[in-house]
Amino acid sequence: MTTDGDALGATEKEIMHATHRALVNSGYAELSISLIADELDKAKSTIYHYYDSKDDLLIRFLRFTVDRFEATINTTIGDHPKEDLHHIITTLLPCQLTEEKRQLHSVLVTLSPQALDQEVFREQFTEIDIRLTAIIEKTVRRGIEADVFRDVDPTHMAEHILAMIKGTMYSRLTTNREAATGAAKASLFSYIDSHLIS
Amino acid sequence: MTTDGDALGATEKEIMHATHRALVNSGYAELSISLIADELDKAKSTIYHYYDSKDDLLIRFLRFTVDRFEATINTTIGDHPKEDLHHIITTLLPCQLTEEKRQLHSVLVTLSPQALDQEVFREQFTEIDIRLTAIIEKTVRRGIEADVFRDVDPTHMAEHILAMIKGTMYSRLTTNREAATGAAKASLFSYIDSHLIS
DNA sequence: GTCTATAAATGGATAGAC
DNA sequence: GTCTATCCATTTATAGAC
Repeated sequence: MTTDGDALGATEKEIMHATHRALVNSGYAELSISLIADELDKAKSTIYHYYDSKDDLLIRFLRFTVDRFEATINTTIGDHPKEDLHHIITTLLPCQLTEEKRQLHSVLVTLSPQALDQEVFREQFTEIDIRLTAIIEKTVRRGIEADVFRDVDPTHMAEHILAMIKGTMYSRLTTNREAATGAAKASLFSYIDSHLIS
Repeated sequence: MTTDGDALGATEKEIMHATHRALVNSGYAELSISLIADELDKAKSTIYHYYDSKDDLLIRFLRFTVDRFEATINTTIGDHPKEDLHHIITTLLPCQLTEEKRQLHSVLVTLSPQALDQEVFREQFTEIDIRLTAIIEKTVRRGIEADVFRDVDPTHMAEHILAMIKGTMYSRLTTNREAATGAAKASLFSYIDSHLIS
């Protein structure tokens, strides 16, 4: 699940959590090794004992965060396609965003601009989308086989649902249009329902 | 259109363009006054003659960028609702993204994390969404009045279309899933078509 | 309005003791 | 594995000449 054999040691885990806090509290531009060390309550040089450089740390931190994000969605996969889709959507777009989820999603938004030109980051954001579409597509496909959904293109439908979820998550975090999230969700649910067999 | 009476002088405009280049070339974390001054080919202190601080400059730069972004979409508003929606979508999600548009969209992605906790930024991103939904909603409403679209909820449909566009724009810039953009667009077009009167 | 020079702080990163 | 101390580059911002 975690891509390779990087089971984190206790201190490494603490550094990751300290980085998370520093990033949430101060943003990407302000993020410094000193700031992380403050959150960690250890000396700066300790961090360099575990990571070659700030860049190295950040790449590993994205890995850490992506894994945590993916862990929040791996729960699904039942055999009621309609309910399964609803479950995926409400997991990513809950009515009340817990502080924990808000922070996790915020960190991804904060790191995402790095994916614009750094392939190491880009790959990990690509991975998230691949996993999410795979789950959605499988669910749709299962629904079609079970004669619950009409015979639509599962890939197109999955991309449609994912794009809407991402667009809504993003807007929710970066704008003041609270009502928009509700409207988008309602429309997404009715989109899914309209593909159910009458 | 530009919110208030801030007609930019020649040098201010040059500073904005230099900031754009510096941001595109080096990203938000690396962005410094020195870097902007290099792109500008003037001394650092010249920038402080026009802007109180780096923060001040960045807020004004977002204003500058949002205005440019909004200028790319204000062209629309015909009286063929279906074609108008297609036009909006292909403007924001062209098959071939020109380098100019890619940079403009990238700058918005780069600045968006600032909207997570800074209200000054958040307001401007909110404004973009309000403008876009207004245009889409008006088009849908016109289509319903002209008996081209079924009697759907224009607000919900507008939020749906906007969320998909944003999600797709975002993914396109931050992942390597080229095919996904095409699939999402195709699905969005067929979503619109399905709301046309048979 | 643009420049040079500089202040004061902080950045990433390393050396070496313990 | 963690610390203190330190190097050097770079940062934001200002002062003052032209």
